[in-house]
Amino acid sequence: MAMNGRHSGRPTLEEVALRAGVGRGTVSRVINGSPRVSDRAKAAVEAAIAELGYVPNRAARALAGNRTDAIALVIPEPETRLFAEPYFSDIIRGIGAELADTDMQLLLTLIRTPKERARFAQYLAAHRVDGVLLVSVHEDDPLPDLLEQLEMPAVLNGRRSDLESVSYVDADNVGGARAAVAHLIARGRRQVATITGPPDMYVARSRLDGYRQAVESAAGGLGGFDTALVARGDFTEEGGRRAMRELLVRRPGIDGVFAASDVMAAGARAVLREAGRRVPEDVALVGFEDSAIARHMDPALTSVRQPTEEMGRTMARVLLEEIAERASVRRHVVLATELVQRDSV
Amino acid sequence: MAMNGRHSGRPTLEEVALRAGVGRGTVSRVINGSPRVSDRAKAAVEAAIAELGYVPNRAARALAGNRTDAIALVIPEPETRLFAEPYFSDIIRGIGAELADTDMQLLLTLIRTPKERARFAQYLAAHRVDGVLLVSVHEDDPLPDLLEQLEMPAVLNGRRSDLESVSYVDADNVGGARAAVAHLIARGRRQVATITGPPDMYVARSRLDGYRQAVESAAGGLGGFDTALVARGDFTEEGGRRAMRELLVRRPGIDGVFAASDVMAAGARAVLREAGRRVPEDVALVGFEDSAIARHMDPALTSVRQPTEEMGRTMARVLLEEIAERASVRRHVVLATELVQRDSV
DNA sequence: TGGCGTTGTGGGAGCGCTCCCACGTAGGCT
DNA sequence: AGCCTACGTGGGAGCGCTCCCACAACGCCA
Repeated sequence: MAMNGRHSGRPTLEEVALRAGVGRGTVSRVINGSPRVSDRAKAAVEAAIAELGYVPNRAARALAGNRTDAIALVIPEPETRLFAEPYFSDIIRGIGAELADTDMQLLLTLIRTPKERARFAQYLAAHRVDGVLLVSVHEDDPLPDLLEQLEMPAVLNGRRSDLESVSYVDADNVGGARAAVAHLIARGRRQVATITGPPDMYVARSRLDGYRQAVESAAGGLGGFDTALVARGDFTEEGGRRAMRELLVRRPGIDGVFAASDVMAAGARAVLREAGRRVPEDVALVGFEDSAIARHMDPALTSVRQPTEEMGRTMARVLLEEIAERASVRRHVVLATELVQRDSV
Repeated sequence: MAMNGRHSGRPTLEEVALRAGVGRGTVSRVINGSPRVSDRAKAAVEAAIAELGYVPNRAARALAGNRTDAIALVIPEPETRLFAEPYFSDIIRGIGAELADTDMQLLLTLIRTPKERARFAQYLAAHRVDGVLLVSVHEDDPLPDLLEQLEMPAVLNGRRSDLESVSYVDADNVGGARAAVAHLIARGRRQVATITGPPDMYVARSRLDGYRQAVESAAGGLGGFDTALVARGDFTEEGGRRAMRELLVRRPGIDGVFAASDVMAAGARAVLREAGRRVPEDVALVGFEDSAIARHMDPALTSVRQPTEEMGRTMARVLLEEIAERASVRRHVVLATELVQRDSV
């Protein structure tokens, strides 16, 4: 265990090679799982690695191999607040689980200003990561296009539009919304309204589509799709309040509401209480997301659950695949949602 | 712009040097802000960097400089669920803000199994990060000691005990609890109970200390500290329920409860409702954390707010300082908490 | 005028890997 | 027997930086 000169203490590849009585190349091949190594050499190298407690130097690897073994998880700062929801931690947990037995590192990148966005673009151009995971992408976000242009592997959580070109993993928003509204109708609700998200978000439009489909396919008595029953929210609680007030004015006879998010449902619930409407007796309510709020509302909110952790896992898996293969085949994955029945309907 | 051979396309230090008409060393000095550079050379280099769009290669830097420019944020997996609270995202936001104009990278490391813990230890030993940020540390966690032993800069969120040796940033749990209970007493409550966290967590003990201090320093009529008014919870909703039931049995005359977390307060609130006690008329309730749950409870829960984002910022700042200076001076920072009054008391 | 420091500078020598070329050596074919 | 193809292997040549030594150029002092 001679520790000569300016040596940092950690064993190097070369030292492993020496100990195993083989060349540097052979050790490298063993580490990287190359098949062109004899069993004898492989065993010797593995023994030497274990004895020395050798851990490859990431930086050297990255420099020589022109890769980084790191992927970035990009979160637009304005969204982080929304992500106080279990949603965010579930996604991260899923990603972490998928990455666990890889030796990929997960870099967390918060982007709050255009300046930081530009800086991150530089990062990308300098190839400081092998791939990028993007959550909460808006339609006008230039980042996905930049990524595509740089031929940087990337996976979005959600999509910007029906024509999304970059790989994505999304939940079945249309199906979830349809199920929620169908449930409301099945329970005998006749005037079912919806509180939507901002129309420039694909996810909001999808949930509205689901609502529309359910309403239109419901047999007689409902009178089909009625725009007066659609109020626009913005995924915030206050937005939910405003929308609910509007709806109450426009259609006082409302007996069911599908809110495109639990937070908006919470806002709507508060307004309903103020207006003296009972939930679910007078007005039934369904949310979307199955967040903690849903469970803690009074009455507990029926909501549409997304397979959040699974989405995280899938995103990571898809990204790793895309990194592994050179050709850039786009993958589009849509995972099923599920209605969680509680007491609000 | 000759692009010879296997060149990756990105300009290198050498190319910048060539363009600026200086040597490699000078460019390096400019980039690293060394003062021993003439203004003329500096200007030339900066121009060349701008023209070429040069971005230093991180891996090469790390390899040559024997550092990584990265810090790890370590989150024990069992905790991630708790961190669905704004707490987690606020901490992250704070860290991100502080790191924004550094070129430190933030690595997210989830640890779920002992195996992964061992692996992370290897990481550390291999010096793949310059420093470590630890959240939600338990008393029996061996990681902080390992970090200390490796002389790896580290900052904990919270502390393991009064004698914590590693640097930490914590909220004033004692003060917050004291304020909460004092408030309860000031509102005329005579029998104020508390639901604690697990006694093997320092944070739980601190909040209990605050409770005790407030009770003991309250003038006559309360009869001082009464162990029958202390029920043990575990920071879960179910634990809050159990504790509340116990309390109701032991001291039916209870008119105030300080729960050491909002989640437990939610559990307690449910039990109180079942028992036909009104909040706050019959029993006043205060939580801790000021989470989303607090705002959404009915009635909205008065709670103790921690300066979460500020804690994140401080953690990052302290860690950067510790990395910058070679000597390992431990820093212990305690940030003030604040009582947020709502409707439950 | 000579010696000394001080300032700015160039560039060699690594950092610890991967890539790849070249070299045995052993087996299969004609 | 001779040749060709594998296979397994060693090690040179980088990857793009930082560190540091050496050296020029310019004062300043005695």
